[in-house]
Amino acid sequence: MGNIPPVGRKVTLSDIAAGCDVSRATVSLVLRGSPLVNKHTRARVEEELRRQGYVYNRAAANLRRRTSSSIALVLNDLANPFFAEFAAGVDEVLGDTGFVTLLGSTSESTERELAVLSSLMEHGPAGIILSPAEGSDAQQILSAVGGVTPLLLFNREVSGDVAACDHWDRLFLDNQRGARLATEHLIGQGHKRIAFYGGHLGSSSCRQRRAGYTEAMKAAGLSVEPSWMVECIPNRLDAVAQSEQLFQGKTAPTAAVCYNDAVALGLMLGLHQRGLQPGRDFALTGFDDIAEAAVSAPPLTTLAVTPRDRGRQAAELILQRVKDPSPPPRQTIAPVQLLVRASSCPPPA
Amino acid sequence: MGNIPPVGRKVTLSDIAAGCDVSRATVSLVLRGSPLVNKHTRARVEEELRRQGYVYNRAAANLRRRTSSSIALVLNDLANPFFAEFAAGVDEVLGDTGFVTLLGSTSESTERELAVLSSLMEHGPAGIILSPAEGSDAQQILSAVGGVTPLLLFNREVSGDVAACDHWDRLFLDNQRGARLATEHLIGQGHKRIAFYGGHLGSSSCRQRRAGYTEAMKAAGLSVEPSWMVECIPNRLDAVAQSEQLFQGKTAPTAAVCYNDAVALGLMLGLHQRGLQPGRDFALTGFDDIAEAAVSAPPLTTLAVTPRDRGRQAAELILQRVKDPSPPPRQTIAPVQLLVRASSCPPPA
DNA sequence: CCTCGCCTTTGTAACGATCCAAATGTACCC
DNA sequence: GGGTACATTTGGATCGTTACAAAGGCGAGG
Repeated sequence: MGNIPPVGRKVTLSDIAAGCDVSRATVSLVLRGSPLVNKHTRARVEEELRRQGYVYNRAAANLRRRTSSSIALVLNDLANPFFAEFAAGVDEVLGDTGFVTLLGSTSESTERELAVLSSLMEHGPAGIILSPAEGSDAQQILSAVGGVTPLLLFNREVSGDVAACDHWDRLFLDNQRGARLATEHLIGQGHKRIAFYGGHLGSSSCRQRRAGYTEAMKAAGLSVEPSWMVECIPNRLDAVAQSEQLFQGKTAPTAAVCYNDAVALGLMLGLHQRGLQPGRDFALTGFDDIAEAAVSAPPLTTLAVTPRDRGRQAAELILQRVKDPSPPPRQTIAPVQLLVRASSCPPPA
Repeated sequence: MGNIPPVGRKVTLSDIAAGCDVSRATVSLVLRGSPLVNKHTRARVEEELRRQGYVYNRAAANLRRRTSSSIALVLNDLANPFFAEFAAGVDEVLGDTGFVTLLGSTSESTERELAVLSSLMEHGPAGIILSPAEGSDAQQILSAVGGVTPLLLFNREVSGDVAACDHWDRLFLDNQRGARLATEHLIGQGHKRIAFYGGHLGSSSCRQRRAGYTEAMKAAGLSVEPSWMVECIPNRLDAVAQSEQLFQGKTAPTAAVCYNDAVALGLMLGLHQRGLQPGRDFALTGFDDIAEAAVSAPPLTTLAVTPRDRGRQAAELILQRVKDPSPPPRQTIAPVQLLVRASSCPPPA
């Protein structure tokens, strides 16, 4: 059973063909499990494949067949647990389908996004899943990816000409409904002065969540003070820093719907610094249900978005589109679920 | 300026050549910025490239040149923020170098790891960065990746025949020193009965951290009760569940060095349930410095491992190896830094 | 006018797989 | 024995790019 040592040059189809005295075409048929080849021949070829340690060259096959076996996954912030979970979900499904994931991380820079997209395009992905950086422009993205490769927009809308990108599929969270549910829940707890805290107006998800909040407030006949709408960078640090602003107006809020969990956890710290105990003196809700939300003090009422499931869904959507590009583009809104925990207490008496 | 509409078929070198009446070879030279081509010709070709919206086909080029422009990144748990940060660091460097990241996530399953590795190998990566699943076998991994492609082992050792894989590069955290530092710090605070809590003996990082702990205890002449060495799945949930075990022995510990931050945060909850307040009645330390560690209640003393820097470093190491495979394999031990916070209080008086 | 060198350009054969039409058996029936 | 059907195998062209050797044009120098 002389094993061929793993030396420099790679083993190709021709080596196998030569090794067991058949044509390259036959070996190729064996590789693809064609029923055409004789049982006995197949066995001989398979033995030779093992013996020489053959590795299929998918790039060569893709070139010849004009196919692709990769999907590009471009994320604005891979380090964010939400997107990490999302990526894990995407990769899970793609892996099972024989596709490989081409990863690209843009660190929220539109410039880098374009660079990453063009670089990935050169590898000819069958499709692209893109969670755009803040401020991404539809026209520019289109010119980077070309009109041919299917693209699924995740999580955020892009700015600019709608016509430029109206053939892209979309997968968004139900931001508006989520924020409305959170707001309604706080109203149900008896709050009347409710703020919307954090996030960037530059991002579509923030605008949508604000819209849900406004909708609920309006429906309940509650008014909103300007000082209750505070923007901040959606991370814990800036959320602490900006929390003062909530209390600058004439009347202080008794509760806040926060842009996301990170912001909510930051606000908790800010409240502590003011001598307020979140979940007793002040109610708040988050968005995302990150791992930490369940175990913070107090545990955070928030909206579960199940990013891993979203990743799986995104992969399935793009695969469908790759399989059949003809149906009209589809926009999918994924539901979110309100998880009530101790942070959303009733107002102090 | 008639723009060619973005129709089905992809634009190739030949289309450009035909479009401006030069040979394919010339276009190829232009693409690669060769100084051979005449300035005037170059301009004409470049104009045509733009006009037709040409996209370089790197797969075809790689096939011809027998090169590769991708690096495989295979992680045992992408959803873990530690690895997500790591991946972001890897991708950052690779992106800057013109390489593309092929992602593979194994969900801590050795079976899936082998499947993912073989699938990625078919795309002919120039190198592989592997953070193995628990229980991975060197021999099996070797047979999946072949002896040719450079591999960098990250974070964990693999079991089995050392000779099988002694030509792999390695990048590990200084687990032993980290745990020793944490233990010494607790000893310095006055603790004598210190436990080592959590982790799986199946993983080499856990064994190394235990070794550091044991080393420090021995050096200080402190003895260790068997009931102070508790295993658990390294997540918050199981850490809560197993925390009872710490107090089953004759003498209860007053402090614990935890396998990692997740475990430490779980133990905090377990302590609360026993009526003990962590950071006052019981001291503990973590490992990793996840975002949450700085803001837990109390803030967690832990070891910073800067996963993003590790990712960058891993990318650089594998790129070096790809560039020149000849130097002998190298093992790199990345330093960790003790961050003292409120959780590591002195023992109660 | 021929030769030489220089600057550009180009035809052709690869890279490793697949497709396709055509060629080889070989079994069976009339 | 010839013809037909069926099962199996195969050469050669091809995917989009690059390497290489060789060719073309052109000015200078002898």
